[in-house]
Order: sequence, then C-alpha cells, then structure tokens
Amino acid sequence: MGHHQDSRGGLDLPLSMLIAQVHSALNAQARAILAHFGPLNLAQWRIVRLVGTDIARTSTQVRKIIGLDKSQLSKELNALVSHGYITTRTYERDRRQQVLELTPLGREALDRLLPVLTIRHDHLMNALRPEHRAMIREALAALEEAAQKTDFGIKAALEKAEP
Amino acid sequence: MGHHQDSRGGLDLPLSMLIAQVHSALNAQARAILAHFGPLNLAQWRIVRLVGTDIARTSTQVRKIIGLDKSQLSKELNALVSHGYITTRTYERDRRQQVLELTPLGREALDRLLPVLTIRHDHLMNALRPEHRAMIREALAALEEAAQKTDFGIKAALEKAEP
DNA sequence: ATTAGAAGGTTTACTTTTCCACCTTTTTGC
DNA sequence: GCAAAAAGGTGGAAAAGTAAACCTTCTAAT
Repeated sequence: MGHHQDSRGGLDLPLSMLIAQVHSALNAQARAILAHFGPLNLAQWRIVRLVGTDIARTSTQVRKIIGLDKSQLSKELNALVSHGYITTRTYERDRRQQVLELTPLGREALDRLLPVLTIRHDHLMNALRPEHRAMIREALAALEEAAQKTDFGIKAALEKAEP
Repeated sequence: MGHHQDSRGGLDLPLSMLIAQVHSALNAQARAILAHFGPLNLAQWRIVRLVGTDIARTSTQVRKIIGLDKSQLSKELNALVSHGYITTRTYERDRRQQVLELTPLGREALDRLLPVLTIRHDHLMNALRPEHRAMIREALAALEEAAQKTDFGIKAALEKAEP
C-alpha cells in the first residue's frame, strides 16, 4: 500500500521521472528534519557538513563536491557567514578561491545535526537490498556522466525537426 | 576527466547528495533539450507526455504519477490550457477532478518531442550496465518508500537534543 | 440523513534554484 | 612577457518549487 498506482504495478516511467520523485521525497525528508533544528537549509547544511568534516576546505572544493551552482554557493556562503556559522578568507595559493572554516557556532550545529542525519542515512541504506547497496553508487555515477552530454544524436533529430 | 575529485576516487558522499546531483544533471539536460523546441518547461512536458500517451487521463492521475505538488500542477495546467496545449473538463465521476486531453497543438508538440526524448532516454539506459539496469528501478522505489517516513528513531534523537 | 473529516484543487506569498552578464584572478599559447 | 582563454566568484532577474489558507466535492461513520 501507499504506492502511487493501484492497478498497474509495473508502469514503467522514464528513469528521469523516477529519480525526480526520489529526489523530491528525500529532499522533503531532509528539510523536515533540518527544520526541527534551526535555520539551516539543505544547501547550507551540506556546506557545513563538508567543511566541518574536513572533506572540503575551499569554496571550489565544496562547489564541486556538492555539485552546487556557483551562484547559489556564493549566496549560501554569504548567508552562512552573516549568520556566524563559518568564516572565509582568501586562499593564498589561488586568490580567486576562499578557505572556509567553521566557527564554534557552526561546529555546534554540526555536532547536533550529524548524528541525526547519520541515523537517517542508515535508515535509507537499510531499505536497500545488499546487492543494490553495492551497486547503486556506481549506477548513479554512470547516469550522471551520461547526463552531462547534450549531444548524442539529438542534434541530428533536431535538424530533421527544425530545418 | 570531468570527475569531481582528482585524488580521492571513492569518497563516499551520502546517497541523498548523489541523487541530488544526478537529478540536477538530468534536469539540466532535459531543460536544454526542451529549450530547443519551444516554450514547454519540464513539468509541462511531462504532463503532455502522460496525457498524450494515455498513461494518465485525469488531473489526479497526473499528479500522482509525476509526483508533482498540487499547487504546481494547478499552475502548469493553467499555463498549458491558456497556451492551447490541452483542454480540461470536469470529471463526472468525481467532480473535484478534471479530465485532460491534448489539443492538436499539444499532440503536435508531443509528436515532435517524444522521439527526441526517447533517444535521450535510450542514451541514459545505455550508460548503465545490464546489472544496473535490472536493479535500478527497484532500488529507487525502495529509497522513495524509505524517504516517506519521517520518524525512524529521529524523534528519540530529537528529544535528546532539544528537551 | 447528517455531519466530520479527507481529498482535490486554487490562490497567494515565500524560498530555493537557475540563468546570465559582468568582474577578477589564473592559466595557457604564442 | 603578453594577450587570450579559462576558471572562480558576484549580483540581479526569472523560473521552479514549497507552504499555507481556503473552497468545493466526496467518503465514511454514526
């Protein structure tokens, strides 16, 4: 029960639609959790998480890892700085970038949220069968790479349709 | 090349982040394609597609299948009607809902776009290894179901953090 | 039969994401 | 070295998505 369709079990929607649905469900879930704890939105939380766990130290690293639009990153960073969660300073090896660091406030937020979101992540992983768990990352990576290309015969189809 | 990290191959980001990335890449790709053909945005295209291929005939069916917010659906339907792609009439079996149908203009758009997006979909599927193809739908469905729950021990963690 | 509650949909306000033009700093190719 | 190209970042506008208040229609429990 709780499924979208009653009668048609195997209705095969395009993969991109499925992913959009999963994405929006995950997003909603994460938002609901974050909303309990304070003012951080999802993007901000991700930034804090990456910086606080030393996975990323500069603005560009964060941007590449999260896959965030550079404009959005700029805005979220501004918000994080002005609310006192992180500090920024110029990265001397490349003066276009910034070095990011958590403030004590930022660290406190991380310490409060990380355990909760780890539980959630475990919950998600448990929903997957072990075989799936093993390959889902690879599959997603393959899809993402395929999604980068914008020409794969489309151009030809385009010409036919719009001469 | 084109990978996010140079040095760390296996950096395991949370699954939700991966999905967000794939989603946004797929979205961007679809947008880019749609932009070549006309004024339909992604949501509108999905509606036209479902209605035109008889997968969905009423507003509610479309909403459930696409997983679109009801507010957003309402707006997109308005836009589609006012641009002449679809028509709506009250569904007599349940007068809250509407029966949707393509106009000739809508059908023309479908006929032009469907082949192109089918090519794209095939391209995506080809990027997956057969094992991935076999399991990805099931895995995504499991994730989506798991994403519906908002309580899975979180509540307890919440109480600890915010008494 | 009536009524409370659920579900569908609309509207409005608001947040988040995307797009684009522009500026600065690095890198690259002569 | 220097000019062009590339990459990082910023700010503003537009699009997409989310949330909440409200109305109508249906459903279900008395």
